[in-house]
Amino acid sequence: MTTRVRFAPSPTGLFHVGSARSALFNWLFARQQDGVFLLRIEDTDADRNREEWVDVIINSMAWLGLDVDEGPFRQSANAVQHKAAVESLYEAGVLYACGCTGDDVQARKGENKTPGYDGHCRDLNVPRSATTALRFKVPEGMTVVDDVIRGRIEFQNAVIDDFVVAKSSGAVLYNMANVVDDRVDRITHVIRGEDHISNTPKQQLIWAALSRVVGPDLPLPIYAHLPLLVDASRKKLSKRKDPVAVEFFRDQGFLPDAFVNFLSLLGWSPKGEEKVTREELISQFTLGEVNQSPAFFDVVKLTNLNGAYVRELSVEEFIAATLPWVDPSTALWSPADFQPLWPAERFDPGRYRAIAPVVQERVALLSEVPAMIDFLFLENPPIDAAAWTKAVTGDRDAIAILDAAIAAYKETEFDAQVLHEVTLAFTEQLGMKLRKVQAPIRVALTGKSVGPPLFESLVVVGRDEVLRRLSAAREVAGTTAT
RNA sequence: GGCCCUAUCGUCUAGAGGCCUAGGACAUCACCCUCUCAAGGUGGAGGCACGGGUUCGAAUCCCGUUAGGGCUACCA
Repeated sequence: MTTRVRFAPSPTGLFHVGSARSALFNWLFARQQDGVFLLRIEDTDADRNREEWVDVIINSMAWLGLDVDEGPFRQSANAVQHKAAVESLYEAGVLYACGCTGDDVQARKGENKTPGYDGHCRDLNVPRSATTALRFKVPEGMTVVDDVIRGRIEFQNAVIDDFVVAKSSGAVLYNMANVVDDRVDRITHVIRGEDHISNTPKQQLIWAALSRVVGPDLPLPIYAHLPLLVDASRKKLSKRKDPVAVEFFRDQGFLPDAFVNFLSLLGWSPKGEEKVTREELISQFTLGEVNQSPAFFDVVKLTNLNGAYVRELSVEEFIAATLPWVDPSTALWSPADFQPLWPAERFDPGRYRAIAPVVQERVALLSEVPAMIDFLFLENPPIDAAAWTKAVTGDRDAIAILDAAIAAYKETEFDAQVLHEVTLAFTEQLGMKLRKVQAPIRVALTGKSVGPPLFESLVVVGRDEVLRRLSAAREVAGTTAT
């Protein structure tokens, strides 16, 4: 039998990393089993769903490279089948009408909160009306969930209340709609978050009832409940409190492959190195090996992994990937809230191409690139006060160094290797160390104390501009020197 | 409150009774390399929540305690 799995998010907010992880594990399993990965948008709650969130889900999955074999389907499009299933179950006596309001239930329960609903209308034969909901008549006995990840979980049916399956408005609720769809879609494995464990016995009960009274008699899907992703306070990742939208990570300059690799490490681990390709992920992934304890989403580790992926890119790939940050006018998309550091017309692809290889080795996030190379595209890069103070004002040799540099760079060939040697030569004449000498030159050139290697930077900026900046700095240093 | 899940370095994890004086990765510290910054290299510190069993032997199995967490809607 073909493995068929589904990812079934509800479009009620940003697509967050917990959802992404569920989607990924489903996708990995499908790919590995040579099965079918299906996307179903669970949009039955009209009050909370928004169309724009559907787009976010689809875009985020595309970014992650989780290609869908079937769908995206809309759960709402199956409303007719949901209602038909409900009617059949009602006629078979599996469901009953209940006119209790939430307040009624609360009032009767008082301090005793177990179970949620007390079964008040269960045997009252309440006639159906516009104010009655339909509840599932939970049978006696025990329901066993066989979870691939957690083993056998037993639920006494007595603690499962007669849950509502269809609202008084007629709208069919999650547990019912979800099961009907899983049956229609012939889902074989349900892989989802741990927060659904308590829904599972209810869904198994519905499934069994449907198999019995409506047919066909389908085997229960195999369940696998993934450990939750938690925040620093060990609580379930929240869309409201935590910066967890997948789009946010894309906008920070994370690479999808790195992101996917990192996600795969949360609750699971490959045999050897943690850094693994998608292909290895697919072949190595084993659902039963997923562990059971919640995992904290550590952005620092993600960042480190991302750096490794960035460094592995070819220069061409790196340039293409950074276009949204360096040359927004030619990029296919733009990060949210992105503020360009230089006017678009001053960007020079040739210069960027020349500096890219040494920049690539120095960033962990693509968004770090602009600040590292702004001196190439700004006429007068801003001078960092602290850097100036330390390297120029605070160094009484700075003027001599700048003078020597200007004199040397006037004559020499502008080649990184040659500049290195020339600089080394006057450094020795001065009786200094290169480490010391590069500082004022760097600040004069870039305005910063850190950045790409100096000699490569000099070459890209070019002799005339280098001399102009060095002279300007020399002049300011001379007038402010004490 | 009830039901359910979980418990190895700060974090993510390896570990399925002896291979564990518990391994790796990130973070951290030191040193090396070095034109800054990164990257890289070497080394260090750092953990089986606790208590009982079972066993010749337990991080691994069982029970309990404790601590976290999830669910407890006419949401999904």
